[in-house]
Amino acid sequence: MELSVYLKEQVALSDQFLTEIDTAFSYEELPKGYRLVEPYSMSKKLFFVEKGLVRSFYFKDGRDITHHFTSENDFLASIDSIFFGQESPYGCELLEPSVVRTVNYDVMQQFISNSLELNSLVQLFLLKVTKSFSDRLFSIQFQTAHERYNSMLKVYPNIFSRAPLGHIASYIGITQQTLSVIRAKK
Amino acid sequence: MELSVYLKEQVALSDQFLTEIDTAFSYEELPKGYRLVEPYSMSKKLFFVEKGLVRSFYFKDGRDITHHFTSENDFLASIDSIFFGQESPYGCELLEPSVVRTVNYDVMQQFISNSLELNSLVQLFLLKVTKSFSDRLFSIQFQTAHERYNSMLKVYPNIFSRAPLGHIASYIGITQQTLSVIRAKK
DNA sequence: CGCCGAGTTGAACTGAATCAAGAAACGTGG
DNA sequence: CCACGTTTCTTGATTCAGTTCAACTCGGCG
Repeated sequence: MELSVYLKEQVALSDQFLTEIDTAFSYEELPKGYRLVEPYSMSKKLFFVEKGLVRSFYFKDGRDITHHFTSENDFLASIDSIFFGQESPYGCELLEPSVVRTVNYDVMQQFISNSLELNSLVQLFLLKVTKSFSDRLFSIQFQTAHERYNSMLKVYPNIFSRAPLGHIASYIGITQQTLSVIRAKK
Repeated sequence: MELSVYLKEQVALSDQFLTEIDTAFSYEELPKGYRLVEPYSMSKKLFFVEKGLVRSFYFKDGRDITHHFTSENDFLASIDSIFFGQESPYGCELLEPSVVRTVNYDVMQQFISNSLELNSLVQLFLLKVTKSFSDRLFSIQFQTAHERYNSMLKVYPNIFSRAPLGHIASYIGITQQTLSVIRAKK
């Protein structure tokens, strides 16, 4: 979905303002494997995924761990960099050829700091992030690997055809071997 | 710390506006065990803990699980109720006699929707919540029970003299027995 | 005194990790 | 279109951290 269409759905903005925002974002069609953000770097960019699939990840004891999947019609940004002004361990890469809209958050901040509507959009974004963390915490704390696998299927029904098993396994907090076993017996 | 002092530290507001906000909050000294919010209810109240310790909790398979500890100088609210307008499984109770300031969020919303400064305060609150969830997810996913115990000691140095063992155990995602064993050997 | 909730300790059990090895799928160049 | 190397996926044996269940200790209080 196009950014402008998405914004129109989410928040009430004048057409003129909407266009202004829309043109502030660049438009790029990028190949599979492309790195939007390098791990352990500072990136104040705000991304909107119009098409495709993005994975954010980090390294823990040399292992590559999936932190989040971002698919169509969602924003993506480094909270550490933008809100806390510090380097972020999370990198972002495309798992599919994708269409990505990008803007520097400083530019966006100009718009936001003059608009209560955009402020509520930021709030909404943060609430979604919070909710997603909260759900995953619950999931890791109380669900078995098998239950988490089922939850994953519900939230991302076709993820298994879009991302390699190892990336999915680390996202739900298990090893690739365990995920393979779980998937087999069902 | 008093609410008004805290607010002054966090965000730039005129003295008049500050007073207006401050008087909107009630002031209550409440006894240990007092329930600020019942589990599985809807509460649009925003609390600020000036003194004492609050525990939010929920039930999972009949067990009482600690969701969060809120101590001095922090806000507390039901995200489910306020932002998603739905009943929340989380209840809140006082672990110590506490001083609590309370306001209905609808009233607060009046202030917020006219103030970009307060909007940024809401953002800050949500960011802190997000960060705390993110840290705990990492903790549960990668740290052993023993490491989580150590982290707990760092974040809440005196929690063991303020809250019963079982409440702390469920917060860090282990059983009371395991926590007891961990604490013994060190 | 004796009860009661909170904390401790120990034995048996278990879900998932680790280690290791092989099978399948994938893509790139000849 | 096939051959070869690389990545991805599967399967099995072993190990371990933490749970469960159950009994026991301790301090406070009616």
